[in-house]
Amino acid sequence: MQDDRLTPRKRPRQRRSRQTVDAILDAAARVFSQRGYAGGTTNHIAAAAGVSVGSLYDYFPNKDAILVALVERQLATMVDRVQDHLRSARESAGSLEGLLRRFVVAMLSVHETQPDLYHAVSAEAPHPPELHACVLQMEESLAHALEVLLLESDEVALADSDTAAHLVVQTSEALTHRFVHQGIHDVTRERFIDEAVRLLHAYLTAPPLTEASVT
Amino acid sequence: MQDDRLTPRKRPRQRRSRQTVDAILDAAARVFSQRGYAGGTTNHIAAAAGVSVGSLYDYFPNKDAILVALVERQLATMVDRVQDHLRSARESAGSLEGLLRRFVVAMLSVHETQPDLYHAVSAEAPHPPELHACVLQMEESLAHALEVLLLESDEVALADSDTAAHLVVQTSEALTHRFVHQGIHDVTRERFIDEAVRLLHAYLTAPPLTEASVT
Amino acid sequence: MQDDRLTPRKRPRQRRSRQTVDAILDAAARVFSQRGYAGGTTNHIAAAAGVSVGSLYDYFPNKDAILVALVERQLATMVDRVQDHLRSARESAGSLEGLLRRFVVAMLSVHETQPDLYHAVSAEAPHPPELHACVLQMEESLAHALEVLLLESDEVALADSDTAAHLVVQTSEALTHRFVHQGIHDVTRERFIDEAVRLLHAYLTAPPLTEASVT
Amino acid sequence: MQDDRLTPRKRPRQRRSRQTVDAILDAAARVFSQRGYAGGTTNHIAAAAGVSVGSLYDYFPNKDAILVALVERQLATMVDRVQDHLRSARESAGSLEGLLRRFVVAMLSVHETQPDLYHAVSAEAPHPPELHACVLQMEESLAHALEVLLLESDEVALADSDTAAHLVVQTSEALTHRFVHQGIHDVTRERFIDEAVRLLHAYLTAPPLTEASVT
DNA sequence: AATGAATGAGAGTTCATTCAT
DNA sequence: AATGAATGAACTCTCATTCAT
Repeated sequence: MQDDRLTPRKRPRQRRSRQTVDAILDAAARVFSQRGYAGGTTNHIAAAAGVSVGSLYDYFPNKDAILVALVERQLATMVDRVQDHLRSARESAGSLEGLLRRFVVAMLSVHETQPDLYHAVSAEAPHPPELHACVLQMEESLAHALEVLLLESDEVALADSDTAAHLVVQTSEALTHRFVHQGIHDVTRERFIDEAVRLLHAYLTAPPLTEASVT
Repeated sequence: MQDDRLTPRKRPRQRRSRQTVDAILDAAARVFSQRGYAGGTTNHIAAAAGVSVGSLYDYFPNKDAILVALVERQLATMVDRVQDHLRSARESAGSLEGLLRRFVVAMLSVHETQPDLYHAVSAEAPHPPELHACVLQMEESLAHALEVLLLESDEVALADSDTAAHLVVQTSEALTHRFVHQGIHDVTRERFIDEAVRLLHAYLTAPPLTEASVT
Repeated sequence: MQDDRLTPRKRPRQRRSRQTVDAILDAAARVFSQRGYAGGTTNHIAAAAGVSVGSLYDYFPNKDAILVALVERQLATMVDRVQDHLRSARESAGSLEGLLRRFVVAMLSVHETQPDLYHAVSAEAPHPPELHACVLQMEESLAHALEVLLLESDEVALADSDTAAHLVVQTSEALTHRFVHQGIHDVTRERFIDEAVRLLHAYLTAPPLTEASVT
Repeated sequence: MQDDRLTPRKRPRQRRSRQTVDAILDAAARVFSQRGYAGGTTNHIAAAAGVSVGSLYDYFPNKDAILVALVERQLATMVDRVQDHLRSARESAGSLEGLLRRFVVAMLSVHETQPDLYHAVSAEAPHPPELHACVLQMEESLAHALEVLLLESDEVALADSDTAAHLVVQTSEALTHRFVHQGIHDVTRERFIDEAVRLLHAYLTAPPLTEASVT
């Protein structure tokens, strides 16, 4: 029971079920975007998905589970898209700056895809551990993909490429999210990209600190 | 009436009232920390504050208004504390690195003060425009205070110190928040500070980009 | 949305739903009769109807809407019953006095059916425009039905049968309502009917006024 | 306790108190007119009267008691004014029709004085027995005053002048109230007066019924 | 005599969830 | 497998009333 609280109920192996689950998640994305998480009721979602509430509860044990599944799907897509960008960047064997630019643009476009949904989720929804796990995993994936590329670049000389990759992911994630949802100062999109790239590039090519760490 | 939806009701001018308002906000901070925003009911808050629900509603027109007031107070405190740190940094006339270190540490300690409250607010609560405005103002204040110091430093040579200051605030805010609430990879606190400082320092001392911006 | 504030939610087309709606209205009639409008809570009504509050709110958007629907139903019934009386009076082709007597008796018995409900509604309940509209329509219906009969009677010679019919409806409505709920002086039911009939009969057969109208 | 529920607390014999009570009743009249009975809170009334809630409760045991006192005062005024009209009618020794016209006009103007207050009270307020008693007494007074005049008129020949006077009061009360608040059909004020007078005059001069009373 | 901050029971209403069909 | 009517716990908020000052 405790375990089932946030994982889908039926393993939708049959095609029909898969479609239903997808329809529900699509509907949930629409509904949460428009009404927010709290305002989007399970009845709204079911109606938008063209199924009955009962069916919805056949596939998901509760409202939060829908959110988790939705975020999982969303993040997986996000990772895929960003990794695609990175892969093509690798093939074109460009400079570090070019790589970072592609990365930032990819993150930006991902956030621009469904800004309201991102907002509803990040601003309003409950954040059960499952959600955090998803996010962590997403970041892990991105960080790993990025690290591989960084290690190949001869511009980068880092003691701890692992941590650096994570910080890059964190920072670009936070900055792009913020830029899409509220803007930053009076910065334009182009300017924002330039600054973000400059920031990441500087970090990755900077020498170690000179002063001792004192907390 | 529409306007009053999120602003306090009685202007608490007398000492007694001030205390009551503070008691309510303190209680709200505790309750939201422990139960989250949705789970923290107005009756919980009133009880925790040692007043009746009725009194609570004498001072705040609704639950959201409590949140807004709470965040306002919290952010104002935050700005004060960070600015204190910056001021002392300025007086000790240290290096840019030292300045940034103080800044990061200040941000970190601020987030560490009431981590659950921050989480409850950022993760669960509704984000009415008033709240965004508070956050923007907080960032504006910090960015401005920071910019002044940056302009005094001869290590920094920036075309647009304004935007740079904002990015620094954004980034440190996002990274420290994240670090406090979920950690980053397996990075220790000391290590995190070093990396954050290095990132900010590199950004502020880096040369302009070499490649043209192409979106 | 604004419009729906007082109209039923689900159109109860299926038999099951119809029954539920009727059960709720019956319960509301009972509850309002016993406890008054303010004292009759939606939970009372739901319990008395044998449904949950939730179901009640499936069919009615709020408490007032229940009242409006209840009054609508009640008045429709009232009109039907009085018109039935009038129809049979017409068929028996009696005198004007006989007609009026039937009319008064019909009005009286209608008010006697659920006196407390009438009291609760007229004394305590909010009177939204919808309610007034119902009452006006009821009176219009009765006035029209009555006018037809009056025009057939050769005892009546009125310049303005329309206005006369309305006054007759108003007067009989007011007098019977009052008689049922508080009595008039120490008049018996029989006596009351006689006097009311005499009053209406005199009015309908009286000559025009002799004096000029001076306000 | 039971007894005190609706009667004023302090017997306000001193001038100061009298003034306060009057101020409260005046305020209550204004507040109920504008906000209705339910919407007019005791705090509103106290504020409008320029006293504190506490003082208000020094003079009245509860909200209903304010209403009762208000209605008492209003009805007493009403009776006075109508009786004044009747007295002057008597002195001018006019016809029955003239008398009735004065009576109807008096009733009309009384209702026109504070229509919203009348509406708030009759449509929204709880009607405790005390209120009914007030109304009954008012009607009794009017009926008695009227009866005296009717007995003096040689146009009237009634078996039971007492009952007739009551019916006249009832009818004119009901019709004028209704006319002021919702209008009747599309009848003008002048026309309404004429018809009401004609109705009352016809009733008072009509012969007894010809048919036996059969219920 | 007067104040007005404080009280708290209780109202209307919502919506995640169930289960008879 | 699917339905959707029904559930009811739990929420926010009001306002008549009290009582320490």
